[in-house]
Amino acid sequence: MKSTQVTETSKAPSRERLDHATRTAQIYQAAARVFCEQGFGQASMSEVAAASGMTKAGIYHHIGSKDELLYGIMSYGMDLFEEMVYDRVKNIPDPLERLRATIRAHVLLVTRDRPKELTVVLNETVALKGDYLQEINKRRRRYVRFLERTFQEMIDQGLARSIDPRVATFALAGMINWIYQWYQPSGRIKDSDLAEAYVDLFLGGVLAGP
Amino acid sequence: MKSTQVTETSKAPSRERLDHATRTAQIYQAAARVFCEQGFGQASMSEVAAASGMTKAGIYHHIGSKDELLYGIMSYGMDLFEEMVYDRVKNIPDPLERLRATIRAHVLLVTRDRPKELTVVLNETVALKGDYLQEINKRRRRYVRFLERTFQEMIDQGLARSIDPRVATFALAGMINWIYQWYQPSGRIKDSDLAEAYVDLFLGGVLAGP
Amino acid sequence: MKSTQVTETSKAPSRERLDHATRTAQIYQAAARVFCEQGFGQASMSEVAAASGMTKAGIYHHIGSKDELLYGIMSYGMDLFEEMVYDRVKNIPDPLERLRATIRAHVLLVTRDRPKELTVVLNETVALKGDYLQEINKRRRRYVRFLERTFQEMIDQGLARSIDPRVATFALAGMINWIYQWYQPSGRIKDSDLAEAYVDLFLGGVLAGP
Amino acid sequence: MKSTQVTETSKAPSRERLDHATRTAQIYQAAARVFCEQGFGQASMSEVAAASGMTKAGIYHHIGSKDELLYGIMSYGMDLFEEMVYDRVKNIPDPLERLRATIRAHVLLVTRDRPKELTVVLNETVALKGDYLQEINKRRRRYVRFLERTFQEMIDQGLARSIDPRVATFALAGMINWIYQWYQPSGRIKDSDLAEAYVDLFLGGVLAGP
DNA sequence: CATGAATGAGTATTCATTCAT
DNA sequence: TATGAATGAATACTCATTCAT
Repeated sequence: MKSTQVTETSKAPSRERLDHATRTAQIYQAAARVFCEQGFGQASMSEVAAASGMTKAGIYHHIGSKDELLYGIMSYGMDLFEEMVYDRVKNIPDPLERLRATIRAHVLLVTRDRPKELTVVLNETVALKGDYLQEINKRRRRYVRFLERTFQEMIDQGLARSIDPRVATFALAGMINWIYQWYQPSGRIKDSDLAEAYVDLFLGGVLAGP
Repeated sequence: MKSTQVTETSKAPSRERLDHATRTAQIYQAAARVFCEQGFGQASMSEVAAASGMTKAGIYHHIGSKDELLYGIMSYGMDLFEEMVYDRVKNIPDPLERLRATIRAHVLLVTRDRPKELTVVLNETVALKGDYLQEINKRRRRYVRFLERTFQEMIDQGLARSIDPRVATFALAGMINWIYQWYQPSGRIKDSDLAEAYVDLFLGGVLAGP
Repeated sequence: MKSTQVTETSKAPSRERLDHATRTAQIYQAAARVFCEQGFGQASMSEVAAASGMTKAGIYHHIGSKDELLYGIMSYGMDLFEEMVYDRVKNIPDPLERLRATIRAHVLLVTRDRPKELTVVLNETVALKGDYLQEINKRRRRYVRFLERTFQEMIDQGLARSIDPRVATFALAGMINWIYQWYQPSGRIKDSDLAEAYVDLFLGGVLAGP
Repeated sequence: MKSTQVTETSKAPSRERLDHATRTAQIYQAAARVFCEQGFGQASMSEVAAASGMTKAGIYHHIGSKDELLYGIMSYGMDLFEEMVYDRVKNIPDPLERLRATIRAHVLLVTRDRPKELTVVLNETVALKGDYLQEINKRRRRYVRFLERTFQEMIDQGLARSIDPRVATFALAGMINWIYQWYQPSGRIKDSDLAEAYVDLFLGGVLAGP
């Protein structure tokens, strides 16, 4: 991508030799794509391997198991979410401003970057087992609590109606998480417009003013 | 279903002999449960058979294939949805009243009846292939168009702000479809309260009035 | 084998359909042969399947796993040993007579019946894991204690020199268990002669009398 | 082997650089340990590598293949046996004295040195293939013939009863080779006592004198 | 000499499905 | 209608081994 004036250490054989981190990243990306398109249970490791441009045996130098791969993808999805959304808004003092920023950041993450990893988090929770599931759920709960707290603060400061914070939290989460099910970046609706529309809709509702 | 006044043809051993329709229904219910809990790709036909109280070979007298079974479940899920929601509200003349009734009916279907079949519709779309997928999507699109039309009517009649009907449609669908991911019928929130809260929230937003 | 004037219920297709017990027995016998010839670790389930005249998948209707198969074979080997040796001699009152009978029975079992299962017990202990290993070892120890007791009784009654019963036990066991490593039933030495020679040798030693 | 008076070529980092012979010896010892504990078929080259403190690829600088490694271990086991037993007793003129010395040396080798390589010889013969098997068997047969000859000489000189030399040979071999299956050097029985007990038992039998 | 990466062939096991009974 | 047995194809994963560096 970047115009690399690379020094390219010596040779360049047809089959390039990449380091562990790069290869692993390749596999994770390919797997996220495959799991996203077919579903974890429908996808085979052969397909993941093919999508990674490696052999089945080869990918096992970089990953431990299919389950671990799923967890790794989800964990990375949560990393992305926290980096792009949660970490950027969690310290905004005003709860209303915080909520607006959260909706905008979350919608834009889903519409603009469309990280497959996040889709996997939403779709394949049922496929995750044991400690892996615990770990992901822990992070999801942290975000839920963050939203609940935000709504409570808004209510306490007279900024929001006396709604149930839990209901509001999941209503909002549902609205946004559903986006990847229908939104087409190439379509009529611009991502930034969607973000604003969601802020508007969630804060003000659909009804016309009095 | 059929009014069988038959008093059990001939002998009636401990292992009761059920008619085809009943057996098939049993299998579909068991399969919906299994697909719901484990995911379609993770579930095996052995598990479906076990959950149906039959042998693996036995269930193939009633179903054609695993894929067809999935489609049958989803189709029944759509039947339920249409019977309990769409058919009951589609002819309400006033669009605002129609929207209110839709939200209430949909939320109550998800919270009160909690049909596994509907969860499968939402979770396993990616596992559905070919014509089966087309068929289900056709029915989903019909409902989407219905909602879009309703929002457009509301806007035209000055009942709703000039929001994008498509955005409103998917925002609402997301809010409601997400419920089965977190709502516990045994929990603090009553289903009828949730329905009213959703109506309230979606129509009026979270912000406090002026 | 036996001239069966069987009524042979109706048809006799090329591919005969056998009941579970028979098939399972076939698999166990074939597997014992294969494990014996190649060693457990070297043998593949494909080879076991081929030797059983079934497909790989087919044998899994009758066995649970390769490990379980190994245990089953060993367990049957121990059954055979106990039925043919231990159970027949354990209640003989005179310890000398008991020892003689034990040596004869054990040698004849190894030379005449040559059960592959017993060979597997001796060769593949290292391949057995967990509870399976415990179970087999428990039965081996019972036999060891039986021999030790027998030697102790002989010593107490002045029938044997004051040797260490444990040493005598393992010396005898080694002598006999080693037979399957070299003895050829088609060879010069008759099985009954070997049994007598072993009784003679173990009781009287190799040295010429005074 | 080669008289290396080299005082460590150049720098000497924490990871000491060992010469080929030493490394090879390390691998053989580690492999003998692993094959002994797990069995050849159950052991993987990864485990051998790990036990050698090297990488999988690394050990292939010193060995040719897993099969060759097995043969090498067995061959070394036979070297040990011949050096410690066969070579030391083969020229003793008196056959009785020769037999006594053989039993003592063999028992002590098994109880005192406990060379894993010898255990591998006894346990993994079935895993050995082709020429490798021929080679090891040739050396085993030489020892068998030596024992047979010794017994024959004893009989000819009136020192032994008229037993079958072949039977006596394998009875003795079994007695001794079985030791590694049960003998614990840390246990109650001293190795030198066991050697004497075996001499005594095999020569004189268990029965009390007349 | 040593290694991380890679692989083709193979591992045990499970799959959805069929069929004779 | 029901089933135990059977299977070909696929499953996730491991193997011994090679090779560029």
